[in-house]
Amino acid sequence: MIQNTYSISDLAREFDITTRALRFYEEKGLLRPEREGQKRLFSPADRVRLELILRGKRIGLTLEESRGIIDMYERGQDNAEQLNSLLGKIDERRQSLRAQLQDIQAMLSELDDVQARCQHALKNIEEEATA
Amino acid sequence: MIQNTYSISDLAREFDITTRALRFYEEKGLLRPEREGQKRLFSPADRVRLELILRGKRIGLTLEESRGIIDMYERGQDNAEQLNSLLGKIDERRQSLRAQLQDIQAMLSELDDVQARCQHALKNIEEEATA
DNA sequence: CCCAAAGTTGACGTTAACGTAAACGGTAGG
DNA sequence: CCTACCGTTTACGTTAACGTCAACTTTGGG
Repeated sequence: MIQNTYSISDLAREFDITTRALRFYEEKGLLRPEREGQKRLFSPADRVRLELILRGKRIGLTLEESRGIIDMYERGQDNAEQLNSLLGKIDERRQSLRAQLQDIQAMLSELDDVQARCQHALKNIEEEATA
Repeated sequence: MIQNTYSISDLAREFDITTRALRFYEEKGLLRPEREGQKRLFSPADRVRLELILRGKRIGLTLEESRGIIDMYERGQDNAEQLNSLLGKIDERRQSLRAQLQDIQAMLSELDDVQARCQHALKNIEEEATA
């Protein structure tokens, strides 16, 4: 098995973040690179986690919330109670994401509105210029 | 004309935020209540701005970004250059919101995935129980 | 008149998510 | 051996967005 790994600066470059951020994510338990001596070796699994973290950030999640989602992914499911609790959390998060979708669509339609008014105003200016 | 206004605690109650937050938004120039003596009188326009601010927060905008959107709304458009610049900003914001939509949809479909795996695991547990 | 409720202005405290700088180790090239 | 570069830890600094007093003023009721 080929142990594909990434150095800290590999990931920093690829995702355009600082090495400081990566170390910070490790500190917070969001990434778990192995060590080769002192040096961190990030696994493909870490890479996936990082993608989730960054996507989370883009939609306004805190690191804690992203950690919650990551935990959903990785929890070793053997116990029915845990699984049901997890399904509950998934549902909550789904609700909240749907609410965000609504908010974003509302914003978009307001932008449509402002844009239309802008274009109308521009048209008026041009007509006055030709008058 | 009926000058419909709101006290600071009216708005605080209605939107479930603190009065401190409202004063803070004023400090930052996002709200512009008039004064009756010392007391703030918020207008319906302030109420709308507040809705925009809170929606912005829900989708992860900073107050500065929300202020940008509010400014789009209120800028007195008389100059063609300004209008065109504004149309540009609207487009940028639209791009970014669309990107967020993508991110959210990706998250949702990952949640679908995790959920399916959960339910599968649960089914296995139940089958083992009956076996 | 007195009190409680609602309001005001400072001013300092807090949390998240890093930035930044200092001081050091390992290693590959010239 | 020296330098460059990549990496490490430790620790203090920073910004946004409020929270949390403290110390008033104002106002409507009893």
